[in-house]
Amino acid sequence: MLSNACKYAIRSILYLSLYSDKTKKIGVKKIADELETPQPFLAKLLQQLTKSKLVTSTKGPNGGFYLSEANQENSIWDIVENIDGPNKFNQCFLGLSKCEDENPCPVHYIAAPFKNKILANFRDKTISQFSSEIIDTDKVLSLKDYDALNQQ
Amino acid sequence: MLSNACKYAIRSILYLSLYSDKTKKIGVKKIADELETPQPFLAKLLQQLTKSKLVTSTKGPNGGFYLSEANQENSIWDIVENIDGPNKFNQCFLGLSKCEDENPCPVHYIAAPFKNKILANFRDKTISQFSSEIIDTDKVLSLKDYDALNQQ
DNA sequence: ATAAATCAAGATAAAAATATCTTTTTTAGT
DNA sequence: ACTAAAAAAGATATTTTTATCTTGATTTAT
Repeated sequence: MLSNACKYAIRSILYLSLYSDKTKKIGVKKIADELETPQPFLAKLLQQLTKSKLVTSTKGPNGGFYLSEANQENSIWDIVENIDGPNKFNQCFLGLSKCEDENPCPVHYIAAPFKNKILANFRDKTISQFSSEIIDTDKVLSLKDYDALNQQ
Repeated sequence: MLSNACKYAIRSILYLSLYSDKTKKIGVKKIADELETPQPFLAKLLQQLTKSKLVTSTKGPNGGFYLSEANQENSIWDIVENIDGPNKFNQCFLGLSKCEDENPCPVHYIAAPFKNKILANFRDKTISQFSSEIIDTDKVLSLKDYDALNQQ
């Protein structure tokens, strides 16, 4: 459903939301390592996200990426729109050019509620709220993360 | 989620299930036309599906594709497995290498029920049953189809 | 000032998915 | 037998996605 790029982007931003701030920037290398994603690819991606004001970066020693207060106020949906485009969740599961209640594809009534639910989940919360929930409900962003937490 | 190829395959087979049989074969041209899919691409795909015994074909004049009785006993899931592989529905929505109840990604509990539901829907019915339901519940396989039905 | 760290930018590469084209084979009808 | 219709097979092309590499710019710390 989502492209790899978009998945990487979402996880990176959530990771930054959880572990970075203005005073604690994180480099591509570290992020790619933690999330187990290809490093140069992620670098390009973060570059794009920075240009799109979804993350913030600074160069030089001790530089890196972080989420500013403003960045934290965006939504996951903003990321999806930026990477995969705005139509990601209104495409028919079976590829019909128009699939709606009036002419539903065979799985329309299974797929549509899911798409609505995930869309609401992505759109109606800030990154900040989203990452709070991650902590509160013990979700994970990478296996590495999971393993690390369990070893403490 | 599903590749274009897989969507085309599912719709083609459902189309054949509804409109073809041993005595009424349908050519690629017609199918591609009805489903609004690229014709040579669909030809290749049907070739593969034929080799995989998911559809049946005969050459020569009045030849074409149809679903045999045996073909009708397959499931949609058999098509997905054949085209997109068997892991299509156990991949994490956010790309975690292992995303389960024990270490769930942030949207695991939204995505997992959907994946289970659609999997059950695809796996636990024959093509024949599936297409009966399409008729009974007024589902459509293409806009063309929809438009045509409504003009009658 | 200089060196080292780090992101930015742009070029390139590799892989996968999508799509097309050409030739061959088979078959039915005449 | 011959012709035309149709799928099969194999080669090729295009596009998109994913990934990498190289060079340049900026910043911090010394």
